[in-house]
Amino acid sequence: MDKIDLDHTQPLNRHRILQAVRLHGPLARVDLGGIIALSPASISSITGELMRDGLIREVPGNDAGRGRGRPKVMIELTPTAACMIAVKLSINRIEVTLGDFAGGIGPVQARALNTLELTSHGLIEALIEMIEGCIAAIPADFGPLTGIGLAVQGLVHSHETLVWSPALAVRNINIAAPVARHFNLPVIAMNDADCIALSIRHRPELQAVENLAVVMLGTGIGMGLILGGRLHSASSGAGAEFGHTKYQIDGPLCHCGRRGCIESFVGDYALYRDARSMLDLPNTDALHPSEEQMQALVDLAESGHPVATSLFQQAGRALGYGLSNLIALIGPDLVLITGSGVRGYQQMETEMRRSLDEALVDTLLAQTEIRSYPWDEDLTLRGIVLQVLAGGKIS
Amino acid sequence: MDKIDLDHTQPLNRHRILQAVRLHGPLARVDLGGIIALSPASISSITGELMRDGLIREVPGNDAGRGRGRPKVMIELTPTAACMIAVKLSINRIEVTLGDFAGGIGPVQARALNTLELTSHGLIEALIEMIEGCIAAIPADFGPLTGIGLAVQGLVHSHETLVWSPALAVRNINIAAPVARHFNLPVIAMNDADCIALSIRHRPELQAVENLAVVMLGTGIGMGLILGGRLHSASSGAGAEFGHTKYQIDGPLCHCGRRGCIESFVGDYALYRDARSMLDLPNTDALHPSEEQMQALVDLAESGHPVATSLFQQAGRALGYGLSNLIALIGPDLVLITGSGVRGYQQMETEMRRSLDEALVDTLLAQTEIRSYPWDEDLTLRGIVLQVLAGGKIS
DNA sequence: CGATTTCATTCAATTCATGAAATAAAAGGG
DNA sequence: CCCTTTTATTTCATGAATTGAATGAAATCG
Repeated sequence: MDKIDLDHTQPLNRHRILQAVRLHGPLARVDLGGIIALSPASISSITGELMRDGLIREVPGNDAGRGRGRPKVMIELTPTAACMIAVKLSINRIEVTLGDFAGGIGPVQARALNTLELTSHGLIEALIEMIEGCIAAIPADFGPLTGIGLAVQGLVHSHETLVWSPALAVRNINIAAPVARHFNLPVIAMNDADCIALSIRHRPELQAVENLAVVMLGTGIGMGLILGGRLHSASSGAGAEFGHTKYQIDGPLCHCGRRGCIESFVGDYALYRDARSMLDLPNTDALHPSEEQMQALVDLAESGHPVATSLFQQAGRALGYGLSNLIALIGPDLVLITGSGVRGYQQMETEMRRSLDEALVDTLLAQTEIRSYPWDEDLTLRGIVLQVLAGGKIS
Repeated sequence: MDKIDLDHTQPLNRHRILQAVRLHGPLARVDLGGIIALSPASISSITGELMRDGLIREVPGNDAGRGRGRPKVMIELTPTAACMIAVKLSINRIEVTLGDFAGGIGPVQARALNTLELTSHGLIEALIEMIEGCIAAIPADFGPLTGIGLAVQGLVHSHETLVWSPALAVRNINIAAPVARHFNLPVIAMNDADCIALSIRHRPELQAVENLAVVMLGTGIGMGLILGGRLHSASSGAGAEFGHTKYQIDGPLCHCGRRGCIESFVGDYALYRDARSMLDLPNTDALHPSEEQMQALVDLAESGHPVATSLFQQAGRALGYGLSNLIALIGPDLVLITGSGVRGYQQMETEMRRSLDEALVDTLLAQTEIRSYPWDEDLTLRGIVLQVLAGGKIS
């Protein structure tokens, strides 16, 4: 596997075929034709090239046996055809892993460090160091390294400038260019919530959803938006700051320095802060209650403790009102609630739906489905891998 | 002009060239090449066909004379190459006009009727009757009639079903299909606010704005969204109900039956209702204060009358908070405030901006420009014409 | 085993965009 | 007034990409 020609992945239909195979898993050529509206002849011709280049391969394990006629030959991406580095930067933590050509990821290497004390130079150095470690560990059977993706908390501009991040004290640093120069590879930076949204929308059953909002509950409240089938990143990289839409104009002070944000009612730190003031709970780092502390709070509510219950009800109301604004403005087909904070979703749901009924006319409400989405694994790294594979361009 | 071949307007680059000429006015072939990234040879070939088909023509009035070299030959669309009917349905009023191939419109014929009393059958009949009148009046030199566009107040689904409209008592009527059957023409229905947004974004100076929100103040508050350069219509047709996002959860009752909507602070009827309760104003049809009444209210505020002034200030605050949610969620590059209600914009602006400062962190706020946009003519009909020309598909 | 069905490939034909070269139409300079 | 320069447009041969039609391949069914 030496002469892989990844430069010619540009021609439109080659790329579309690769994306389709990546999305819809192992797939016969006929079905490919159906998906991207191309004649069998073209499919045959292009898959022929791709196979010669080693980018795709026929699946050994034939399954769709039943039925008459010549059996389908399933094709899939060769995971090792190429690889890329995926990096996740969050508060006090950098993670890095190897992404393969099929969109999968390898083992994650993590490093704890005090990100708030980093200079912009120090940040770049830390990133480069982690990436070099990951590159050194690339198994020998992998094809060329084609790019690097950076998933970061905060506002990203033009896929390269980190305008602002809660993880950093510095602002407006171009995190893509220096890394690109150092490795001589294309580098793309993206908001972490957008990565997660991309990753979720990648699931086959969600492919048809044109307008999707993924709301992430946790310490903060984030959102990723897929609009018209494409990731919506305002050209500024701002946007999707769902957590900072308003619930009560004169409400409590939020992280962001403003008042009454949804986040200051629904975020973990808000729930724990209020719980602590009313219950007898340990006074730890108020900004980042631990998973155990939060789970304990949920358990309390589930066991019927009135104070804990009412906290989640209040959060549910705030969330419902926030969603009502989202629905009135965008009218997504589907809203998925996920993030570590879904642990409390059942406790919030009733009040959330009551708020929605209260705030929205039926005609609007009926157009949008709202449900929770399990939070098993962190989808951020998977999302940035998909973005790099999609060719940097938002698609 | 008899053998116009409009069926072959589909091939991608033909269509792109026509759209580019429509957007950027009279234009030389060289410049066209620059705009849509096509070689001079291709431009020449395609414009040749289009000219032969009579869709475009060379501009007689040559202007760009100055400079060396062969002078540019400007081309423009032949307005009479084709035409379409544009219809606007609003409360108690139907308007209809002829749209030409260049995107212009002819004289508007209007008819007043009690729309709320119409059955779905009666509505269709009224529409067809108006359209027939318009068709009968098409000047002889026009090319074929290629389609019909319906701009309606309310929620439109799949470009054909009017899910709900404030103008009607009936719901869920397919207004496109029966009209299409009757005239044997493609018919497309669209929300009126979306039409206006499309129409505004059509201006040359706004072509580059990728994410644009157009907020329309008036009796009600509407919004049209251009996201990623394309009109955002939630697949449901809901969405962009900016007027019904929330300002005060327990605020006054809105038209829509819910409480605290922006519209119930900023809408004409809200301003006039509050003004009437505090000032000595005539008690007319509370739902639809007249233009004169509203202008009088603005004049009062401009002359410094404290009660009137404070009304607009309150409206400004509500508007500001509404916009802060919009910006946090979508992060548009530009927000334009327009509609008949801009007459009071100056009175609202200070408080509006104060609210924005109060509600949003600077980093977010700095990404979005907000300004007013003059409301000279009704752009709805122009918008639906553009949509029909764009081929029905949202682009 | 042959008929039928479904999947995949081959090949010639067609369409479409393009680079290079030619042509067109002006200004400027002697 | 003619020749050169400059810019715009067209012509033409070439090449790339997609496709319809025909063919081949691999299974099931009776």
